[in-house]
Amino acid sequence: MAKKTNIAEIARLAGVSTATVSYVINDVNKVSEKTKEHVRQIMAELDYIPSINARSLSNGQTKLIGVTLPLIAPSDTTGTLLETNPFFSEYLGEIHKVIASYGYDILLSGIQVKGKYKNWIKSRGLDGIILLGSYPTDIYEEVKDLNIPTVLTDVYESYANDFHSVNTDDAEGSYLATKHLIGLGHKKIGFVGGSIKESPIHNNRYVGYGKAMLEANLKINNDCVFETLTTFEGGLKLGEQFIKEGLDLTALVVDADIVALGIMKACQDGGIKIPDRLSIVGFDDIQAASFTSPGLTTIRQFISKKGEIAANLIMKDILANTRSTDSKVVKSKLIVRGSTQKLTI
Amino acid sequence: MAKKTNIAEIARLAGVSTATVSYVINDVNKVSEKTKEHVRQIMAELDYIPSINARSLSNGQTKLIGVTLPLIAPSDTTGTLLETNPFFSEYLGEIHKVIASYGYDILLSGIQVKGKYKNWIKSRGLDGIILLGSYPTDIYEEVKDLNIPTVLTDVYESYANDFHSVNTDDAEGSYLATKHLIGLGHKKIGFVGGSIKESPIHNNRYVGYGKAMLEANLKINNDCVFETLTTFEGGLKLGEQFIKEGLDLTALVVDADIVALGIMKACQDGGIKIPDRLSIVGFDDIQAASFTSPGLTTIRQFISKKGEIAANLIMKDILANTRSTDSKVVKSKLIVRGSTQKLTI
DNA sequence: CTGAAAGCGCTTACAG
DNA sequence: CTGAAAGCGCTTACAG
Repeated sequence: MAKKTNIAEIARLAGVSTATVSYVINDVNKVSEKTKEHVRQIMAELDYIPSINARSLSNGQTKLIGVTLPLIAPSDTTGTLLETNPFFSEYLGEIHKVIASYGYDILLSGIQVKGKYKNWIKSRGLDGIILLGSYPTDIYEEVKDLNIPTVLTDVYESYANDFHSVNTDDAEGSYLATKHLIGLGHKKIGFVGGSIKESPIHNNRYVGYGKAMLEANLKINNDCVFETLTTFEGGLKLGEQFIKEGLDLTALVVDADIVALGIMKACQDGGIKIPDRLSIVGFDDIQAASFTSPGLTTIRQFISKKGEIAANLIMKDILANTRSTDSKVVKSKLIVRGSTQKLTI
Repeated sequence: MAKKTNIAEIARLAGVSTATVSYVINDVNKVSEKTKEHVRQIMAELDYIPSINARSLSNGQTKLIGVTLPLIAPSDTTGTLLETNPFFSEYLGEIHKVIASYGYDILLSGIQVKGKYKNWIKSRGLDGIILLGSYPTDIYEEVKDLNIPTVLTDVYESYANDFHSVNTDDAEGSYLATKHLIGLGHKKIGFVGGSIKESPIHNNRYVGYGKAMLEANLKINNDCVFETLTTFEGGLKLGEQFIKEGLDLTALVVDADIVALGIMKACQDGGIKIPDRLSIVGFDDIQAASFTSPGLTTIRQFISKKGEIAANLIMKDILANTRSTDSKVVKSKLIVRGSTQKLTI
């Protein structure tokens, strides 16, 4: 690389001090228009671009936001990876759009080994971090120690109160899903979710289902609530079980599209017609939900909205140098496609 | 934030010079084991983490790899976004895995306004960049000026020769797809692709189809080659056209799963049975290809393999301080699912 | 094996 | 309105 031009060279060429050049770069209102113009011209001629790095060292801001995704999920867990997979780009894209407008960049990370996460953030001097999804509890303690602006996404655990958080109205979402089925005349409505006891997000979605059922005076039998892995395979397996053991339900509220699609495929391949024999509602509205025939009726999450909010929350704290703990909830919405229909019994 | 401890404080507490502390940090083999141990202990006690930023300033390496994605695609173009969408996380995840093992991080960027891209890279002092997908030509000229290790992914244009590049064997892939159909007895085999003249990647896939057809002495009529947008909607539209105008083909090679899925859905919804009336092969093996019923027979791209190769190419150049221009091709593979079957006419 | 000191490229009180 | 100079937190020849 050619010797990179620095602020000193610009100063020399412009016949001013480095301080003045710096003022021009930062548009500090202390320099005469004339000098400004002159310095700018020299900078342009030399194609000079200031080093953010050097700037960080003196002013303490890296203009870097860490975004942590469950990128490298240990394959033996809940399948967080798959679950959030379809959302990555949309979420990232929106965050990027917002923070880029402030001159900030995204530094990406997967989830790190215990203890390493905090060190990583310190070593990079991140100005703020946005986490997508849930992580082991120690992570949050590490992050808290750091005391930098932090936004959590889709976290319901109590420690979410220590940070900004952005969530979907999960309970309301599956409430809507269930009401939709009830409105179609269904009474025997089952629920399929990830580990309801262990995962607050699944639990919330379950609660919405329960609420709608109770309101309609419908019974929730124990044998119509199913737990699966939140993966396509999890859905497949459950669907195959339905085929084998028969099914006493006419409709199903499934708390993730990816699982709903698995169930649907197994049913279709095995002879349970959808929606004739079984109506299904999913949750998320991933792309693939509109690819199948019939399309999957589902609850749409507004991912890009969440990304936008997360980014704005963090920028607000960074710019004002505050540490607030707002909690934002993004409304979901019922999207009706072909996988649900009126009960015709 | 508490006053951050720096190298000087460690040095003072350890009773050595900052140089010695630095040697310990970098494991430079000039310090006695005893001193090393002592310094390390002090560092651990104070929970000291060196600032990569400060280090960068003196040694010129930021340990940052820029990964550029068509994140914020202008919605009026080819639909690059949708096309590559499903691959983002897999590709990113693999790159991250490799470079993290070297202590490097990913700095994410969408595609920037003309002229800004180069400035961005300079201002951040990136050690290398990996681009996914195609961009306007000027981008490559900007990048070339920078003279830093660069890897292009899925680019066939001639300027790819100036950089490292990683591709799928696109032509071979659709050759395999077409051979598969021929092997099943099909003769009237159509091709569906994105803009074949304008996009080299689509063109390559078309060529593979043509080769297989020629080898089998099958005719390629003009009216059995279709151009669409590389989106689900593009596929839908084409499928609806088949429904309306009838279809003189028994099989279709489609150069992107997302389009194939659209065609499939339109056909299924409109009464063209798949695979009974029409066999379809896609390309990519996106997740959703296995979600439908029947599943989509397709050509699998090994995205994570590509990511791994891209990351290794860039790390090699960075570590050796070289600027080579390797061109790697990753083999694709036929995955047979339910959307293709023997011709039964 | 260890240290004093210059340097990386900026910013920012402070003085004038 | 402009400049001299210290400082941000490291690294790295160079000397010893």
